[in-house]
Amino acid sequence: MSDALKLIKRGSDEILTESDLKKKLDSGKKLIVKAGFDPTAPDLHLGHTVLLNKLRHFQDLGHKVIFLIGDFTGRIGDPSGTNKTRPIVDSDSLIENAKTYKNQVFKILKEDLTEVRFNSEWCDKLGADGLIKLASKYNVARMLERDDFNKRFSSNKTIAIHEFLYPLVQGYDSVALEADVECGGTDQKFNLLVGRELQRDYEQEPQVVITVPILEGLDGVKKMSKSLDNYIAIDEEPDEMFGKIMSISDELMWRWFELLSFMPEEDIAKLKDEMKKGKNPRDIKFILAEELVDRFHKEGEGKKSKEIFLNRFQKGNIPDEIESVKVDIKNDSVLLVNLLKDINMISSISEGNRLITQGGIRINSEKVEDPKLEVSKGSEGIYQVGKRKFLKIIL
RNA sequence: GGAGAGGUGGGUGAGUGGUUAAUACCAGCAGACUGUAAAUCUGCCGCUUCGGCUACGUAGGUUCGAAUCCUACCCUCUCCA
Repeated sequence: MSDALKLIKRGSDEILTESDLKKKLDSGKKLIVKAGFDPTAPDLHLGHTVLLNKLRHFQDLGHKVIFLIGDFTGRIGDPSGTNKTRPIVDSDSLIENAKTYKNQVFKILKEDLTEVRFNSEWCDKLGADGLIKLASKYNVARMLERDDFNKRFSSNKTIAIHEFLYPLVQGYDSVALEADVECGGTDQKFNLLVGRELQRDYEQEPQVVITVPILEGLDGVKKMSKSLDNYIAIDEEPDEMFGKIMSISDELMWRWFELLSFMPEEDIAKLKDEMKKGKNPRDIKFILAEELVDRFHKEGEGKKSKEIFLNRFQKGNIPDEIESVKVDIKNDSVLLVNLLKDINMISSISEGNRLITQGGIRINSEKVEDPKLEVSKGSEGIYQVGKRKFLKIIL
């Protein structure tokens, strides 16, 4: 097997078809590799990076990546949400989102080998005529082969007609771009394959479809996504990122190693072995957390975060650097809970009272016992809510 | 067009006139413990000036009292045409 093929295969779920890929890689042509992204969620997270890493592999081989923002597709609606109409993204925020994407995505992709495009560019021109023509190229029976449509159909759940357009348009994107390869999550397999069919119809060489596994989120069960709030954004603060990685279960850790780490597979196997022999899984998780923090921040940030983590959670110390705010109050003193609510350290007074009875609020490391405690003007102190929220408040 | 089922707290989902701010599970939060913000255990989990106030699709009504009964409307689903 060629090194190129080996690189592409690592971490991929399926390659359709491998022989096509081999042919394309061997052709010596600079390939066009396409991947689609949602226009509404500019916050890239670790889950996206599984795919981005794959794209990067192609770039390392000298191929061109098209980072396609599906602004048109976003407009037709989301096949996976049954009755939530997707907010229409106006062109202003679209440009904003694209900018955010760019800032984040080049932490992984090479700028000179990446082109950012919007599919409205060619879809808008399609018009009703074009859409009808496009729609005629596929049929309902084949659409229903798609797993989630199939499930919804057989359990009598709604499938709106326009949802059928989604895969078609996505496939048409491949035609418009003359894509050689399209990468996506395993849940995209069907859509990606439609691209192949359509390209054939338009007398193009069908793209190779590469699917990558879907990364489970912090809960370890559901896929990582912003809406489930089980994600780690790639531009998250180093400490925050480190901590969140440490919070995943020991079991999930291996999955993340597999999908996110660049460590050679043999080394990962070795770590597994060490854990079996009694090594503390925490220390292995440290390795993962350090690698990832380093990747998305500066080299060395991982190590720093680790020290902060150890200091704070193992020794129970207060962090070295704490943000401070100055709060003006009208009277000579305020009720603690009111103060905390005003600066959004807690979301309601009830929550504050609850936290106090549970011993979750501290001032200067001293547990607050009295829910009616007042703090007076001119004082300053380090306020702590739970284990993670710290703020220096000057009154 | 006709017949029927249903809409409950972040999610799933009980409850069919009165200790029901509403069972249970999940998520979330806090505490304990630890080997980590793993696991496990315990507690909490609408808001509040602690008098109350607002909540079970929406708007009315019946009643001493309703998520529970009635009326209208909106929405979802099923079957028939």
